[in-house]
Amino acid sequence: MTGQKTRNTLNESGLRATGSRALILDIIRNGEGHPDADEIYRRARQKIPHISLSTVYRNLQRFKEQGLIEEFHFDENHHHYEVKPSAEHHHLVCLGCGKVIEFDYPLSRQITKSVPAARGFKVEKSEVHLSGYCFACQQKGLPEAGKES
Amino acid sequence: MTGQKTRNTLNESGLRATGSRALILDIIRNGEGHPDADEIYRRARQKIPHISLSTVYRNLQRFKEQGLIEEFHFDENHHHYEVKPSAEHHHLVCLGCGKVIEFDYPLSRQITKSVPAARGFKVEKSEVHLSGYCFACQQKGLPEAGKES
DNA sequence: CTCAGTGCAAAAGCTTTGCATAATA
DNA sequence: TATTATGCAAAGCTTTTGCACTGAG
Repeated sequence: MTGQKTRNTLNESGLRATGSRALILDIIRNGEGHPDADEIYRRARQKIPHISLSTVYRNLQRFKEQGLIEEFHFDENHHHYEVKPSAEHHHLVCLGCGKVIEFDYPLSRQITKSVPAARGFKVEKSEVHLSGYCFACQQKGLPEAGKES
Repeated sequence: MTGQKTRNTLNESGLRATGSRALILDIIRNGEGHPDADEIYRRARQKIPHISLSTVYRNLQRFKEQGLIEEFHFDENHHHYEVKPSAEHHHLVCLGCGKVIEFDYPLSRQITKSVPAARGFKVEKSEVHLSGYCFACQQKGLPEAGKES
């Protein structure tokens, strides 16, 4: 349906509420997980088959500028997106099953409080990327789960 | 000089100690800052003008595999490297002057201790990227230094 | 009607790979 | 000598951009 709420958000941000644009934002807002551009593109084509990848990229850019979404770097090669969270939160990625655990943690406050070198620093953006093995994957006894490399 | 120490490190890691390889590792070990592949390439060419960018990339890859260096993602588009640190440490990047402040912080312990969702998680790698404005840049009164976006 | 948004295709970055040559152990 | 490493050029992937067309306001 490309909800009316989404169209309102767009108008409030000064962006024209086109079908493609609303769909893309909807996918990030209401979809599962933390899709990357290509994943968004694939989901979007199910509703608008002629949508183009550049439209996806251009809109992700606009949404970022407007602060509607945030960009993350789970792996080295492409970007992932999610709606802008209200509290400072971060991600824990399981290397075994790929699951992403989100957790709240006031990292920037902790750092500027307890790290002398960071005193006086005004943090604008914080991104934490922890990876390892979740409890379940350790139980499954992946041979790699315990050793160094 | 492409120090003898570097050549030893390479041999101990089971890598042949070629001139290019030793030079690249030396640049990361003894050079300034957190160079990216291209910066390493440029510095390397001052000593070995015919060295190729693929050699740089291939060696960075090997060094990563051997745990000699670590890869970071300060900006979205390319990778930066540094020698593998002994203690868990992280980076604070100033958006005003580009300065990178390194600081020690036992983040993974903090997280697995204080975040319920992370309990039982075995952290293998942690990367923190904080960015904002250092005290000096705030003083310089960059108009952007104080506001949200 | 006007300007922002779109699709297509081409280009731009960064990184990887194939293959023949050169160098190490 | 048997591998491993290198250089060069070409390919690969993600992301960006130019241009003419379409659609929202």
